[in-house]
Amino acid sequence: MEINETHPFDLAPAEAVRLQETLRKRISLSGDIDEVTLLAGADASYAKGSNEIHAVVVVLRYPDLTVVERVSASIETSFPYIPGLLTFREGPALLEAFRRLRSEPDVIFFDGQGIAHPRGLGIASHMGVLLDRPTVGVAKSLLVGTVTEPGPARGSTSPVLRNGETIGMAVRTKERTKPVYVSVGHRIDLLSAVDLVLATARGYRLPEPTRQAHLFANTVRREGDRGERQTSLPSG
DNA sequence: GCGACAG
DNA sequence: ATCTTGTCGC
Repeated sequence: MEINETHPFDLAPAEAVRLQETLRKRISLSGDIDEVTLLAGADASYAKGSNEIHAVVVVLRYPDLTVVERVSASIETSFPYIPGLLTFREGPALLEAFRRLRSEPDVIFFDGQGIAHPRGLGIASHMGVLLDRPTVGVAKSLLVGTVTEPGPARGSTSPVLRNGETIGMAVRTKERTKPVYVSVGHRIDLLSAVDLVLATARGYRLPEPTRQAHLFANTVRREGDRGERQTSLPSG
């Protein structure tokens, strides 16, 4: 798909922080997604001692969740993992994967935070602005904010608070399983994001787009890019 | 200064 | 995130 804009990623941490504070102002916390037909999950994987990031994007048709396209991109990185600056490590590889994508997903799920971030610009929000697409952050743990344990039933939610403001939602996607933390990335509202996550979490803790991206990213890291393309095309 | 800290 | 085998529970 078309990347709306980009910027240098090889910045010093202090400069990266300044860039986040600027980009943050362009996030939209609402959106009108009249019909979701294609959902995408994006994720990255890498070997312990290596600086090569393997990023992937997997597109699924909604609501059947059939995988219709998978792309990957492996890129060398020098930026280390620093809490709050994850985008500067995984961003370049993810953007290259998106450039190779033919589909135009209606909503994209990312592994990590949306606005539930120290400067309100987690990887889902950052990528959302650069792609100019609706994005959602689906994290397995919290970076900032506080939350009370949601109820035990699947579908239970509990707001993630920060300074009295709701910045995300803890969502129980599966019974007897730790919740995931959903936050708005860009151009979507929190309730719609939570609904989509619950609608696509089928039998596992992680929603299918994210889960499929995880699986494919690991395959690419272990077996390399096999030049895989779409397995089918979206039909009416 | 100390502890916390997405992936 | 990754390194790693088996193991306990649903």
